[in-house]
Amino acid sequence: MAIVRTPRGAWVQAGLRALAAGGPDAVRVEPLATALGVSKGGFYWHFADRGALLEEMLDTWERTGTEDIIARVENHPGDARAKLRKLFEITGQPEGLAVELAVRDWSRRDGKVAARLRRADNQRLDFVRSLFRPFCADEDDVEVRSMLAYSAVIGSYFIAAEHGGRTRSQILQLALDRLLD
Amino acid sequence: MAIVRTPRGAWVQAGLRALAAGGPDAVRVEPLATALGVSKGGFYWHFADRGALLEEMLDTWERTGTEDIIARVENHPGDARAKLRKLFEITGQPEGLAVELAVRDWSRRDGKVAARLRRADNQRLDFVRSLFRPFCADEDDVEVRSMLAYSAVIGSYFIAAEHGGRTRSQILQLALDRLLD
DNA sequence: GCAAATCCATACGGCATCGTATGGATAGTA
DNA sequence: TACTATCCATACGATGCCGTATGGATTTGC
Repeated sequence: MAIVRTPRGAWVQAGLRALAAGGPDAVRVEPLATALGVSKGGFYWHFADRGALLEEMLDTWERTGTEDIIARVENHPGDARAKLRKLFEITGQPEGLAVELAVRDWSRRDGKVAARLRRADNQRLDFVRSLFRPFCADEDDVEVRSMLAYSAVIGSYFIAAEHGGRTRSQILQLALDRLLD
Repeated sequence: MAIVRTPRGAWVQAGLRALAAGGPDAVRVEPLATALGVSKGGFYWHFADRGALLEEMLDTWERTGTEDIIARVENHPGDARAKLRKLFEITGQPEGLAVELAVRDWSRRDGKVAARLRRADNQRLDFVRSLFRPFCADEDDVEVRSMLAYSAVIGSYFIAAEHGGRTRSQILQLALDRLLD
């Protein structure tokens, strides 16, 4: 077993960077190869075609953006409120969000991607609901707070307005305080 | 002055449809011409190049998505709360939102677009703030509610999860009720 | 009807990218 | 050393799109 020079994972990572930077249309084989310092020869050894890379990128996104984060938050000590603060802290980081939002935009024009996103969003919101439920009056309250919290994270990255002296994360913090009672 | 067969506006509208459906990379001259049932010959009579069309699409978006909506809501009878409900009603419609979100995604990879978006978001949030201010305790309260409301609109279209029997607009309605006190 | 304005069809050269084919390079294994 | 697995370079034809050039078609005003 020879060591790996440019393994599958390297193509996937480069693909996710391109996706974050320019959307799915920016994930093109030859530029990716150039970015990795090789020719596209090796790409077609690993992947059947460009579509196969996109599939694998989505697998990776689904794993690291949903399952891994849920696991991290569940292992965090403290009650539901503490876990929610932790979740906000993790998901407020802009790194993952660029990919996150590119996938959302992508899902609007690709049914397969939309199905994956639906699965991921349901899994995530279920988790958020489970954290809000212990201190909410009823299920409507749980649902509204969960959606507002989830939307705030998305919106905080997506909205370009300034806030008159306050930083974006300060606003997000105040919003979470409000949603936690 | 001869009548116009396929005027500038038709190209702009077709461009916005393509943008909504597939992002800026999907706005290509030849497919647009095919969609309009003509050849691209006329396109280059109206526009210097593809970039000129994109510029004009953004002009249109900025006008109809910000100034026109603000004007409509300000002409709506009633107090600030009534105007906010009207604003939610208008912006909750999915039509404009597809373009809206495509522009947001686009802005992440194009500085010119990002500058336009910043201007539009500031103008919009200023308006939302002015509607929340009459019944809020302080400026932090205004800011948090404005961001949560704006984020909820964005998020409600962007999040793919189901809500266990409730419809998306019901959740949005409950969220607005909560933010209006 | 004739001229001007407006719009369209067609053909062309150029570029970026796709996917394929084929042989070569490099590194572990025996 | 020889063998095998893994990866890369290069060249190729095909496709889709860009922008240009040029002449033709259609409508309106006179």
